Amino acid sequence: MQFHISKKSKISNARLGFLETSHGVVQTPCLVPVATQAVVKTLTSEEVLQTKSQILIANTFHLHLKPSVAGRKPGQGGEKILQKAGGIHEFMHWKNPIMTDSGGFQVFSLGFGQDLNVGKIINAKDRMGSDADLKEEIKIGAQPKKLKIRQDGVFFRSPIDGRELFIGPKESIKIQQQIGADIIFAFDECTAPLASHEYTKNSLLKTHEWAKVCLNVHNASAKGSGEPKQALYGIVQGGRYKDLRIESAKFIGSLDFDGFGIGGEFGGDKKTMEEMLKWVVAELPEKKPRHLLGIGHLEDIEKIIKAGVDTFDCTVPTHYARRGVAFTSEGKLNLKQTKFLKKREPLDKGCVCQVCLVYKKDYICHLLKSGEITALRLITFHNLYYFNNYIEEIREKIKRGEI
RNA sequence: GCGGGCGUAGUCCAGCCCGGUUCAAGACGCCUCCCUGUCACGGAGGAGAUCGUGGGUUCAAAUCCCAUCGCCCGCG
Repeated sequence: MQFHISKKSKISNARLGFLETSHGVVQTPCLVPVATQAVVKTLTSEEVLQTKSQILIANTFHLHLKPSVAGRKPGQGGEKILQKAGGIHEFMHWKNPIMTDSGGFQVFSLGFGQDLNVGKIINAKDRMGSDADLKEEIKIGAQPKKLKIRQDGVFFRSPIDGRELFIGPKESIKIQQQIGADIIFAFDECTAPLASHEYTKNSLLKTHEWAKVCLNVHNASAKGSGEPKQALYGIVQGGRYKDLRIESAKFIGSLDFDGFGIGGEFGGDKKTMEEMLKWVVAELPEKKPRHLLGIGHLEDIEKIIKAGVDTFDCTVPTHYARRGVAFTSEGKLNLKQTKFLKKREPLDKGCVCQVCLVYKKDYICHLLKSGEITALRLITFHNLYYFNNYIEEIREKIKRGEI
């Protein structure tokens, strides 16, 4: 993979570039729609292509568990099936670039995230907690209920059948090699927003050790094979602690990765996120691509691009779609609201996506209220197009020197 | 005509047999909000019935009694 920067903004850290992979070129900055289980939920790969999506991100942990064959032996996870199918591109019939997340987020989402019932971002109020004891800080040495985080990796419990499975840096990279995405990520621990400074620092050291192991495994196996080399991104952690963010960015940035992911939380409010992104980006090598993991509400996008982010994945457009929420120039619309039954107009007046050209709010509202899955498909399609189009306009603005 | 059953929020229905600190529960629907490296059919709140109608017993009735209206099932 090669990354080229075609223009750098003079008024922000934004930059225009393109990622060249063996499956095509990605114009950056861009959104990476989430295809956890080798599918953008509700859409076919052909439809996803029509939403102006350029690159997708699938998930190592989920694809390791599924596809699964009953009675399989340890080490024969879903990646084997993908490999036999000719890799994930063939498997899901998406001929364009793909990333895989390492499973590091599942250390959080299936661990403290589940225990404390929090997402990776919480606002100041929730951090304080209405129930003081519910929102306690995670102290050093604490372990999530369902998994064991060790020096060399993590013992998970399969959310599907409860069986124990171990994934560490070595395992994650091997699985990702078999899945065969163009860009893969180092295995990390995404820390919870409630993690204390001490816990986060300790976790960081582990994530840094894992980063080195990932690089070694990656480099060792790349030598022999004639296949196009995958790009490997390291991941910066450090939670909402500025000193740890800088320490992590310096360390991960010094390693020979092809690009860098920025993970975890950045403090509850959007301004803090912007600030911290600047600190991290300042420490990362200028010429390598930066991927912000799991961020991308519409209102965040311009900010993170201005902070110097090249790519970012986010479930928001697709996840909200499945809750009946469409993103439009009027803001978020909850299409389940009965008032939309009276609106004979497209989701967004200015949108020229295939959904908006044909379907109207009243019909989509009816489908939602009737529990018809086509509603979720239509909104997913529109949201992805709307986001991708929005970001395309930002690229144009960068080109014109407006951002 | 006789015998039996039922009548509680928009809908379905719990409570009635052992009447009062549950004058009303739940589900669906409705309304509002929440979802940021994803879990379509999820989470958190909220509005909404004075218990068919009239009368009686009682300190107190959705809960007991009488009448009446409506619906349903048997038998004629």
